[in-house]
Amino acid sequence: MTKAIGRRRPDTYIRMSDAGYDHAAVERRWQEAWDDEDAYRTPDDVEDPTYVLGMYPYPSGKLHMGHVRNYTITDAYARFRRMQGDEVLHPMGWDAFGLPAENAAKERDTNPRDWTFDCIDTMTDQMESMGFGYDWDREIATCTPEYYQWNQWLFSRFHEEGLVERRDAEVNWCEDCGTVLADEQVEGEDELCWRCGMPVEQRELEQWFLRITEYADELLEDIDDLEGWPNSVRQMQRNWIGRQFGTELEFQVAGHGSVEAFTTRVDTIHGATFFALAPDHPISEELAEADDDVHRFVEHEADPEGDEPNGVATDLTATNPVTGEEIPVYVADFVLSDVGTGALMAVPGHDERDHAFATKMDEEIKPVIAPKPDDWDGETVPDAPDVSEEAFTDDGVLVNSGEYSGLESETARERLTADIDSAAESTQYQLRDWGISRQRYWGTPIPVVHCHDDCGAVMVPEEDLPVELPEFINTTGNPLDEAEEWKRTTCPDCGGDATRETDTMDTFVDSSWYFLRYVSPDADDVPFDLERANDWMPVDQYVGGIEHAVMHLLYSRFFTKVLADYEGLEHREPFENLLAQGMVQLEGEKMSKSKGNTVSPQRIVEEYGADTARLFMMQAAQPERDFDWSEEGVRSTYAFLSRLQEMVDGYVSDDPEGEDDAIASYVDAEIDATIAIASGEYDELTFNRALRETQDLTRTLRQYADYAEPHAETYERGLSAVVRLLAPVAPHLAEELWHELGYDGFVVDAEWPTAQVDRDYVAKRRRLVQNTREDIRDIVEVAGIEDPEAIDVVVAPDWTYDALEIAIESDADNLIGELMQESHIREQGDAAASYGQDLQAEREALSMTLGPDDEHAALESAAWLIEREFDAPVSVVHAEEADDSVLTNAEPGRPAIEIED
RNA sequence: GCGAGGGUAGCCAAGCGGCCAACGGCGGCGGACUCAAGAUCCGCUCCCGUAGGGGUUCGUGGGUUCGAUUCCCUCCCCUCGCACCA
Repeated sequence: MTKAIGRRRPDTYIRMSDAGYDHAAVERRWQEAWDDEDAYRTPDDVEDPTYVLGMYPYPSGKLHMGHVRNYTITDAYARFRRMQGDEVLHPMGWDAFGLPAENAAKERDTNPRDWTFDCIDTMTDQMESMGFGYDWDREIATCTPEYYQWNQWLFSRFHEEGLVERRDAEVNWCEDCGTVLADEQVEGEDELCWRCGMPVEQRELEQWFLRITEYADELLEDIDDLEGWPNSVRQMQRNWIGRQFGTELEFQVAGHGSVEAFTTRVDTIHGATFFALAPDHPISEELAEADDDVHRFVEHEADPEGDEPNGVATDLTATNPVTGEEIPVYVADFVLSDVGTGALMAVPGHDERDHAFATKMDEEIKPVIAPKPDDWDGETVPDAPDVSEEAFTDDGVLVNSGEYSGLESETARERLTADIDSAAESTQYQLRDWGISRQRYWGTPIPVVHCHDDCGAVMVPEEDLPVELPEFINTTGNPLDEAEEWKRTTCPDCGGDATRETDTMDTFVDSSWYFLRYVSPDADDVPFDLERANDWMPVDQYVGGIEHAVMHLLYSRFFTKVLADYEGLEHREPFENLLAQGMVQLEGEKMSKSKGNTVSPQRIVEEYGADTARLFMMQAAQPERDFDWSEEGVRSTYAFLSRLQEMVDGYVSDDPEGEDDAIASYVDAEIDATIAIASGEYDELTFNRALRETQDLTRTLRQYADYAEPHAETYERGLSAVVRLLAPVAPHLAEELWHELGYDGFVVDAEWPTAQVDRDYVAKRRRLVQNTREDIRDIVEVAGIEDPEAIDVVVAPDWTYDALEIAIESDADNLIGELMQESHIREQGDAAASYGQDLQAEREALSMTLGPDDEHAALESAAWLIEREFDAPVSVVHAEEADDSVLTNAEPGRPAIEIED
């Protein structure tokens, strides 16, 4: 099969098979051909295409293996759906705003725009060299005014609907650089600026917020319906939103009026023995001015990060609204100002953290909830538990709680919330409003001007959009602050002097709706064509990294819901099915530049070709699992493709003239089997299994051609099936071979092969053949047969199949009696009785096999495999042609075997 | 601590009530081809067995079932996410 390509040199050999096929030429040829024909264009008038999308990349300048995996998955799936006859939308674009471009521009003394577009150019080339079939006419780059004007427009619309707010927020501030830093740019425990190394401080700045909390309930509740999403992601979003039902109520603090506290356990209120305030609670700050101890604690000792609960006593007392008791007030660092109300009633008997603090401060620990007794009558007040060593935190029955004693926790909560004047049911969320202000240049300018008179912050009117970025200025702080001319403007309301807002938007704004822009990327009067979006959305299959489980995916869901409420979008969820793809690792470790253990896709493409890289990745593991990159695996994948090429070459150059015999029918059945299985696996995105089947079929075809002169039609059917089954993953070589096999048009447009058989039938047939072969091997081995002369395979008699069927369907106690009612079974005498006993013994475990004729046919067509292996003639016979003595071992699914030596 | 997902033969890894001594790959062993090597192909790879048999296995210990790798509970370990969350 192999052809010598190399010349023999004096003292080296060229490894023949390693020469492989000319992947570079093949890939270039088909990339050009696709390009010439606009093969991946999705016209605007298609109806409800299958929308397949990979998370668009940040244009860092180089495609890495993670990208390659991500986009190979979407590309393979898109191609598969297309070959199945779907219209497909498979676009690509660039998450082109962001800090790295700004930093790169500063370092290289260029500007972010040029740098970004350079990166986009190289990455586009790399994507094309991977053979990804994108509709490049729909390409978007978020850093163009054509795109970001719609961020601004959406911001205004959100504002009109009351979903934008401007308020103070704490940010990381580096005085030296004069800028705000993202959390990840603050380094180490000392909180130093990543750039200048100076300490970072917290500063209150006016920031713009999108009120995502307005949608908290819907975002949470709709997670239940996202059945096409991985559980892990759904759970992470639930946690992130963090909804809690509880009670808000007031404690009177002497001299400070009423203080609001939130609790989920108002049933424990009789056990509240102290009250605690966050160090940055307004009362704490007030106290700190007068009380040295509090001052010292708030400024120096409080350590919210530490494990140990610390606090300081105050002179104040709070009044328990139920008992009227005066309890001491502490300022404590385990109370967080952004959780609940920043103030809490502490119940050490029933909360672990309160317990620890009470023990430390020697405060009273009082049991007010007892575990519900197993035999509880619903009235009697149980004995109070001992909570001196450990808090009892479960729900139970109230004790030591006056008139509420004897109630269950749940009931008590409802009653107390109703009875206490200042109390009301309250729902708390962990989700905060989304602060989108970034003190950066390379982002969407927030379309607001600040009036020098009294108009305040005023939206830039729609007709004045976009607010375009001015030229980049290389400076330490925010370049927009230095863009004096750009900043100077007039107030849209009063016409007076005004200054532009210099904050830009978080780039997650860009990515929260980009999937809608692909629908109509050139629309210049709307962000997206509504009618088409309603038809084309949602994204049918979204693929990307797990790192976006919360932020990007939550923000996109939020935007989609807002657009549904105010812009007529008829979908409330953007992504129907989500696949979080696994990592590409090297020796069990994540590839990373800093560790220096990366594998360059470009090198792999040069050495082995894009098809090899893609095929290796897709067959190595299920898409959601991590897997190890292996050069060994890549080489063997490449060898596989080379061999396939040789097989097709061989077939085309000399037409085989074999018979349509039993072997051909075996091969034919295997072709059907492979198609049936691989199609199902492609549908489930388990490419690894689909490809394993496809490679198995390729091997079967080779074995066939090695063993016999193949029947041309069968062999060709096999090759053309393999080529098409491989086409989604190895598109270039598939085009090449498709063409070589004599088909017109692209394989991307070819019809997916079809098979008549179902998977269950296939599985039964394969199992029969495999079991039979194994049995023969066992016998030969155990009996020590050196050199078999002849092998007989005898299918069980027809009546055994009938008996099996009766046994499966029967629910009679006495199966043998039931069997014997059939005269043709009864006639078998002892044999029937004996088989009947076997059936009776395994009654519950029986399952239907193929029928006797199907079994015969399956074995006959597989006989060549046995002949080839044992080098002995094999005859497959029906029971009636065999001697009775041979038949004793024959059962449905298990033929009798007779070996002559 | 809470939540999610896992723990399967030397390694990686499928299976998720009977077809399971358990798919597939790697590694190892033997064979075919070759002058040879590589590549390719065919077997074997828990233990015992001279006709397809038997025994012990799927983190641990229990349970449900005629029957469990598969279902339920306990505990141990791993990975990920959240977390002094009131």
